Amino acid sequence: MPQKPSIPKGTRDFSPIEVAKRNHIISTVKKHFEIYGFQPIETPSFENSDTLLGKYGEEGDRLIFKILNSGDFISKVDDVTYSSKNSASLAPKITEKALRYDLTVPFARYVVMHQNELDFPFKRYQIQPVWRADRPQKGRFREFYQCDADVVGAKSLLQEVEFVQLYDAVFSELGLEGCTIKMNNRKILSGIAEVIGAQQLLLDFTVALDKLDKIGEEKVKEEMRSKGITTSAIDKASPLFTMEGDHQTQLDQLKDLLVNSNVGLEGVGELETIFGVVESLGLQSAQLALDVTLARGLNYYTGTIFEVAAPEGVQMGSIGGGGRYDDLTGIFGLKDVSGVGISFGLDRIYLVLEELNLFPQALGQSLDVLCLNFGKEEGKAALQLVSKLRKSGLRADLYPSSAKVPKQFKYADKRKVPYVILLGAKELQMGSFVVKNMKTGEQKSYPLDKPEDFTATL
RNA sequence: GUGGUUGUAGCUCAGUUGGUUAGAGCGCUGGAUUGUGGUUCCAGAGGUCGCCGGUUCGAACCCGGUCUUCCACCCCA
Repeated sequence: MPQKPSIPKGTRDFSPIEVAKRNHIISTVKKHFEIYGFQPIETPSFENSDTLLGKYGEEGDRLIFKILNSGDFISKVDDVTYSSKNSASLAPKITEKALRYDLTVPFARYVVMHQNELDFPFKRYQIQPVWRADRPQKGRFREFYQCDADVVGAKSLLQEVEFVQLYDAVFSELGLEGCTIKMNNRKILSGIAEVIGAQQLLLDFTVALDKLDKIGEEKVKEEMRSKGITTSAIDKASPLFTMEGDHQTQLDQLKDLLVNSNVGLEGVGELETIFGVVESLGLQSAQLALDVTLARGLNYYTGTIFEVAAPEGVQMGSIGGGGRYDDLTGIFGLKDVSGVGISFGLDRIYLVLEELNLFPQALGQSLDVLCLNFGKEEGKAALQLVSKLRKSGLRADLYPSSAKVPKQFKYADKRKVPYVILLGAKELQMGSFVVKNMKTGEQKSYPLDKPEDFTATL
């Protein structure tokens, strides 16, 4: 009985047009990564489990795909562990490898392993798939691509400025205008937690705060209370809930709020610097905004936090994010290496461009010329002509068999070929070929030995 | 991981309180058209009704399980 074919949950096949569209995004991102001086690296799709586990928090560990050991792995497990039927204690004994969950942690591992060969500051980019055992939703897959650019070994805030410009450059070129690059600083969040006396609950505090625009002030306060944050602490933090105005107005408010927190004021100062420089340089199409409720990826970010929101009116989570982490390589034994990086969410950008109809029309066009096939002799001459066209750089093809002409034309139509060449007995005898413009229907004849007369018209 | 939702032709979807042979549009193949595509006309092919089991004289329809889709949480690109 034939097996019904299927692919795993949360994975996708990409057809030619989809690959063309994805490549359009990837090549744009890549181009700007390189213009900004980043170098590409690649790392294995799977890492040793202990490289990944514990780096993304409890929730993250659950979402890491683990790879079963090879060989007779189960007989090597001791009886006590085996009979306990406890996944948490059994898993480490039967899975030593895991699929990478993001590109940042493997990059940190890479930097530590190759520290002696790298020239710091090291700017790398990496475009590879990552895997998460998540439950799929719109724009959320179990296999998806991340496009990351990070700098390690440079503390200057000018790096942050460059990343803002990089985001702006990429989204502008993709035609995705009106993106909002939201920025915050982890030090501000720490400072607030300090000022309101909730340092111990920083994580709970920020996770709740992050939901403000989604669930509203009351629900956020409710969640904070349920996590054990006192009502008076929440009251002290209340200016955050209603913070409005341009970034300078907000920064001034934050200065008042954080007057007794050195770390908090440091964060405010950093943002002030970054906003100032970005403003003096200007942006093409994106907007830069301060968002004190932004708290993503708290597990390793220590300074700036970035997140990019799609233009207003598009129903989509963030299409990019990033931030600064002062001690990412520390877990692998390399201290005092500051890093900052950003990520583009390829799959989500794709969905947004699709929704806004921003993919260039030409992407669906995979051939420039199709030469029809009129028979054995004509076919040979046609292939000769096609070879010449290919050498001149055109995407040219010969219909492989001398099928009926309407059928060949239909094929050309479906492939969206702009020019069809007719080279039949008549033309062969006259030493010429006919080019039909499929859009206008116009036909023109050229000498067979001078195909450049045709290519010159393109 | 929790709660819900979806699945019928290649695609988008109809399908009556459970009743004989499951339909449409688009697409596909052939023909009108043996050197001209897109428009039109004619004909045709294509279905284990996601899968497994149960209830029933009888299931696309009811029930259970499972897989898948999408959604809300959790979290996140």
